[in-house]
Amino acid sequence: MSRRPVMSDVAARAGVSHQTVSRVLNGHPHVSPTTRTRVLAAIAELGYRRNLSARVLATGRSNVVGVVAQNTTLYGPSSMVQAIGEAALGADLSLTVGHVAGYDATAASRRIVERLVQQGAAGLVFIAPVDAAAEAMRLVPPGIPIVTVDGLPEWDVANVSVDQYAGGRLATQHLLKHGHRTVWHVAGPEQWHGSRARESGWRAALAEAGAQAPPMLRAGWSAASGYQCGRMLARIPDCTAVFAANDHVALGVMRALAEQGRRVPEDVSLIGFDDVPEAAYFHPALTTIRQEFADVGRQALRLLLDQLVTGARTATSTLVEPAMVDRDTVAGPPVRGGS
Amino acid sequence: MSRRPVMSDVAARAGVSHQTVSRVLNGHPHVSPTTRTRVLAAIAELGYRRNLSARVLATGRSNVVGVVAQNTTLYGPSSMVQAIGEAALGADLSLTVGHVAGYDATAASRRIVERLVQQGAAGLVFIAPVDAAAEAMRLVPPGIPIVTVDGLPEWDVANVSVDQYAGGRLATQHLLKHGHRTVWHVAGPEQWHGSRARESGWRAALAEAGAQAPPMLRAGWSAASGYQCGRMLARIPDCTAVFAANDHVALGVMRALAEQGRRVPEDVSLIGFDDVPEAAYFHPALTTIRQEFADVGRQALRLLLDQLVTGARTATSTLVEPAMVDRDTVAGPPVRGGS
DNA sequence: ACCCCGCATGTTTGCGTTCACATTTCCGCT
DNA sequence: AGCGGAAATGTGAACGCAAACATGCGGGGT
Repeated sequence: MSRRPVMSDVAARAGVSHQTVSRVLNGHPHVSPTTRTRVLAAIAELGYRRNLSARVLATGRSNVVGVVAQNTTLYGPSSMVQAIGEAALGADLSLTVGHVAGYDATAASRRIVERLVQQGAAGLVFIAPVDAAAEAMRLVPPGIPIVTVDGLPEWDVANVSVDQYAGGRLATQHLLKHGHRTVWHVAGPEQWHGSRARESGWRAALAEAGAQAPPMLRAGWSAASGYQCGRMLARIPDCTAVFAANDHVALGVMRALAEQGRRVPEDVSLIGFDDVPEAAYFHPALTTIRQEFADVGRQALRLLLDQLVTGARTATSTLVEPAMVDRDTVAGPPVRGGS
Repeated sequence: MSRRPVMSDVAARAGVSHQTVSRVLNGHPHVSPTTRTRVLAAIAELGYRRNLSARVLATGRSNVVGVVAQNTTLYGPSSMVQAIGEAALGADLSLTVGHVAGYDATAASRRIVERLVQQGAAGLVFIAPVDAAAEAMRLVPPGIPIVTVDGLPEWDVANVSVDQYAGGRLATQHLLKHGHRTVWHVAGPEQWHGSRARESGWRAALAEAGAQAPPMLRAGWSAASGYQCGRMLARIPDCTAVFAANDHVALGVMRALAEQGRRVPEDVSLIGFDDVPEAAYFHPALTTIRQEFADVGRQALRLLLDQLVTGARTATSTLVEPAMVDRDTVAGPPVRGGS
């Protein structure tokens, strides 16, 4: 027999009914120890594994949670997925992750959601840092709980985000505190909520301090785009403090600055965002705003779990506070007067 | 009616039998255009989605491929998963990714494999850069095709890897070619096949050139561990050329060297591995060995697809060639003589 | 005019599991 | 000894779908 063994095969081998096998598998009470061991032995001998599809079909529920992730090559998303995964393992849920390929986000996320729903996912986590995610979310039938990460409040679903507005504010204030007249900002992609929030935080801190906001530069998340912006900034003598969209952008900026002979932090102070593991080893070590991605992942799963037990969608939200990590790229402004 | 609609609901609404609905859904021939549109309309009105579990149960096959990934916060693994995901989308397969949490790899990967098998995955891709993966692989029933990425030849399954031996050799030769007497190596974790292969490549190139192999330093994959090793190297005047396990390690080494006043590349030449996107923006821009991770992902899926159609496991393997990316961290050895 | 074939559709069955219910077994008590 | 009841086990149906088979219908060839 080459066919995969099924429950009745195990039952026959153990000399019991298939239902008893099911009971053993599901840890039901009222199974005598001797039968249990006999069944377990039969399972082991046959190499039996239960067919999850049949189980889901019969019970109508599954303990699979789906994760829809945007761009998992980025440090943030991938850390969060990892954290969600670990948390899920602890809660005896299993995770299936749908990776949205970069090139056609909308179509891809539709397909992935479609798939996850068809597979009978008990709940869905959307890593939803861009607007496109909202549309995919609408495809989810109302019965299925949803949690977004980095979603927008107006979406009216449970959400957990890092308070990136606070982060932007923190970064800007830190620079201001060192005596800079104002702070320049190299922003991330405008479709991302995170970069918009960081930008608002920057503007708010500037306004609070009565500082004029210089024109904003737009980068992506990459060092390459940061480099481009950095070349602009390097030509502007007034620019003594820069808040970069993230650490990699900051790296690009630093590089461009160095090429033009502008030293960090003596001539220009610089602050990043994320605190990627290697940021401490940039040259000089990057001052940055740390996001606790793992925390976010855990919270997201907790929120989902809450909904799973109550059975209804809720819209409670959680904010995770970022923290400043002070290293070597921030100093006071250069003293004017030399030629 | 709050219950999710099923096929017969659609059938009733469209005034046909459930089987006709099934035929429309599966694109079977012999359905008249008018019925087709009627069925499609009913599906849309009801918001019907088919139950994948039932489908899998009925057909006995699924077009889900499982991916078991080790540590997806690393750049390499996450790029490969991403590439596999894109390729799968193109082949009308859907992907479910099991993320093995770092802390207990063996137990976690067991559970994940178990899960994937129970879910009826048609095939499995193991991102298997460490030995622990082999054990999890053994849990997979023989009927299910397997492809490993960065696996070992002796595992006797289909595999695709970057030729990291060649990469290590390339890196070392490049340094030697610039006139360095020998090349030091800061290796990656010894459990990883990749770091062992890079090490062998390094030794081979040294041996071919008749150069003595200096003692090897052991790091992890992180900048932090590279930094530790770099502090050692910085004290060794003889050390003029370093081949680092990967780009982040190289970054750490660079940092340590700089702190001790040893310039790259004037005093010490340095070469990394991977070519992470930001490597070009390190200071100075890092010379490195590029791995085409996306290629690896695509090849892996192709190998799996081959097995899926033939229905039998094969053990064909593929190597993808790394390439050197020459930037600014390699130069000739410093001229001796000055005090 | 007949037959046959192919298209369009319906009917039945089974996939492997769990659930609700039915049945048997066993033990302790009077 | 006999009875009650809980513990242990078995039986049948249902989950939603697709495959195999069955049916009805119309049209072209002879």
